[in-house]
Amino acid sequence: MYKILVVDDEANIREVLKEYAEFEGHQVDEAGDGMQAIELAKKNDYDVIIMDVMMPRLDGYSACKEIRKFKQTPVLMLSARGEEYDKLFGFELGIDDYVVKPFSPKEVMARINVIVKRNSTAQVFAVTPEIERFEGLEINFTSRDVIIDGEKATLTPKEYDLLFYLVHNKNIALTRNKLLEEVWGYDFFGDDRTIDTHIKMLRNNLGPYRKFIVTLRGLGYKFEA
Amino acid sequence: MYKILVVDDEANIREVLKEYAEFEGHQVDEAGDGMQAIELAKKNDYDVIIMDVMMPRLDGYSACKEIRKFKQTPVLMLSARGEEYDKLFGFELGIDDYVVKPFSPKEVMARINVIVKRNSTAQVFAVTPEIERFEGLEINFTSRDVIIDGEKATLTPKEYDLLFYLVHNKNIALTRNKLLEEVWGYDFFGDDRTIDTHIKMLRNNLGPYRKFIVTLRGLGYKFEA
DNA sequence: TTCCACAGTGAGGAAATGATGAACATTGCG
DNA sequence: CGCAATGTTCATCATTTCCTCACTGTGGAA
Repeated sequence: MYKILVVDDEANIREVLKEYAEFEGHQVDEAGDGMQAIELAKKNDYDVIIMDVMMPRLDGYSACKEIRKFKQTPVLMLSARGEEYDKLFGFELGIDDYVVKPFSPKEVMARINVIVKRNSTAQVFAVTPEIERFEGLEINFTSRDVIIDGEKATLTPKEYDLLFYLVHNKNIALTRNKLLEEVWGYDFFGDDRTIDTHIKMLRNNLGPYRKFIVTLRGLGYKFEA
Repeated sequence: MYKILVVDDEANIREVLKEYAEFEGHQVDEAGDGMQAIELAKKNDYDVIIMDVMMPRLDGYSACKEIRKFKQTPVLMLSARGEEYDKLFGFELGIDDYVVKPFSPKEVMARINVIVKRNSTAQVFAVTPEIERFEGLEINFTSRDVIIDGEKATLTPKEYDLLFYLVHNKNIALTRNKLLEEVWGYDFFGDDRTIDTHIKMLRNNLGPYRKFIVTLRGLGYKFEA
């Protein structure tokens, strides 16, 4: 039996997870936002915290960071696909795993078992490279900065997400569908052309390094370095 | 291509889903109630089952439970709004996701993709590029590059597709019909000569390695290495 | 050698595709 | 509420790519 803290602003989701967890014999507390989560994490010792990224008052990342200041409770993040893609790799926050919505509670429970077991023994994390450089183009996944010839570029969130996804998959041909699914999310039912527009803006913002973004006619795009 | 079982007592709904799924290249079986669904699920291996909750003879929940006794096929539930809301969360039944009526087929398909992928393989992070080499001809299926004696070749989409298909089936005799069907698509009703033209252009682009594309008189072509 | 069915080739018009700018919608914030 | 920033859709345009077709080349059977 684990003691679990479920943090999400949607009562539905909390409810689903709670039911399933209790069905498996665990004990569950709930919190509706990051602040409450911190309160509870301070008072009680949980075996694991399941936390949504998007929440009012205080988001999941910040809450996680805060909690880490006083406890090492393992955290499983829930996130919508395409949601600040890069931060999901922010293991420096101490996130132990994450699940992309829509998830099956079954999957969440399976992962929790892995996390808790792992936590009781030694922690081994796979290190993801935090900075990538291509000539005068520097991309910092951790700080979410893009630096062009020494100058920090200002990209919109979608532009960041798109660029980060392209770079994470550099030298891989990516179809429009793949991009939509991974960057926009499985639940985006919009126009293909949206990608083109964002590619356009991204290219404009990359100045001389627009050359890295290659159009694959009849297919999609590729970051070629 | 997925093998899908659609279970609903309304023929309309089955039809809509079937059409859409087949349009996307999947193969669909139908069942009108829970009993039939169990029969079919026993006989065949589906990648996913789409099942309505409310059905005569045997409802969706019960059918799902029954199927789970012998197979782990992922299940997507369809339910009317407000229909035994709580039971939808009976994930102990092994329901992987659900969609509330009225739904868009597009959405259902999107979710199916998520479910099947989630269920099949664990996520791969580092992709090892898939490369084939024949003397000075290098074909990278991942980056979609063709390199001839160290120089990158520029092929049109159809040329890539054709080459990739030939190489994937190297040393296999391919009839014109087979090529049309696989590279152009089953719904292409054009001239045979079209292939010849593309083979011609492909050969021109392959320089010295045009020799790998062998004409089989009276039959078709072959990539011989 | 002749024949002819089948393959190779070049060119022009049709169709598909991506880039782009602007309109429109949505979101977040003071 | 209204504004500014961001994201999405849409129409247009230039370009690439595709397909058809008429013609030429060719291998092998009789």
